[in-house]
Amino acid sequence: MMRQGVPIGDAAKASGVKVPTIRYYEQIGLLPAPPRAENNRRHYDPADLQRLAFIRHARELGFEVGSIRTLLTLQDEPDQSCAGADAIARARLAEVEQRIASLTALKAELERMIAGCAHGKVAECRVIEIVADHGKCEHHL
Amino acid sequence: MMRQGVPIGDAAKASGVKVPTIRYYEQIGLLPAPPRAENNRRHYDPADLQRLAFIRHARELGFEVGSIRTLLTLQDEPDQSCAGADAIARARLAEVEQRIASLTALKAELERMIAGCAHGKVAECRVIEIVADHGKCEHHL
DNA sequence: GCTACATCCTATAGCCGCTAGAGGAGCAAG
DNA sequence: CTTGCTCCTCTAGCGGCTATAGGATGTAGC
Repeated sequence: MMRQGVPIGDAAKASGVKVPTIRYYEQIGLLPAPPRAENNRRHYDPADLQRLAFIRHARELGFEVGSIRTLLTLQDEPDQSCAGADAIARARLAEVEQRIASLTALKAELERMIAGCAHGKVAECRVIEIVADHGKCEHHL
Repeated sequence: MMRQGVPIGDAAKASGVKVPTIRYYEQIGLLPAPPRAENNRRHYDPADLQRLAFIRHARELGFEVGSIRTLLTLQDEPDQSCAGADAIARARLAEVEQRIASLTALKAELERMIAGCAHGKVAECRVIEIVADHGKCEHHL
């Protein structure tokens, strides 16, 4: 029995990547162009679906497309050192830590703004006041 | 002595908002178009600079342009209730908390990936492996 | 005055990672 | 045989800028 793979809609359902996004990934060369049936429709085989799942998960982890491209290339050459992958993951971790730190400072600032708001008029509103005057910020972002 | 206000470059320096960004804010109607000198150059007075500082700080706090528009409108009407501003700040706080939570899960996942990497070949690389298989994630993002 | 350079102006296009819409072909079920 | 779903391509839009081109004006030193 020869299988021709699944159409794009099923690939979307299986991978959790939306149909237009799959086509977009093909367009930017992240996903190889699959074979087409006679009616010009794309058909994806299990390997394509795996690759799609890989991309999806990598996006969820916040890797940008350039990094995913590298990771996919690495995956295709299992004998290479994984130092490249390691470096990409570490760089991403550093970004995430940085982002958490600044969001945490931001959270404190927003809480302070909200707590100070007496729910009166704009003129004495702590929220507006703090936004207006950076100097009133405790955590200099 | 009549002052005509400062040129855009000085406004940029004073506010920390870059020159093209100031023009962009004017274009999208976030900042009113300032008067022009005879040579067609923009001149900003202290009130404009304040508004610019307000916008900048609001952007730092992560408010989107639509919210800033509302905040600025509120600021212009000091007798109104500040409930609107309060709601915007609370919504932003909720977003930030959500974001911190998901980034924290992400951080744990990345750390686990990196810790598991034996720095060998791609074939047995934990980083690649986990990206490839969402099921190997502990924290389902 | 002249030259060099900085600053300003407008208008347009590009960035990222999609998402939405138009307009049309094909297929499966009732 | 119509209805409705999926598929196709192509183009444009989102947010929030940033970059580039091409030109006018202003300032400083000689």
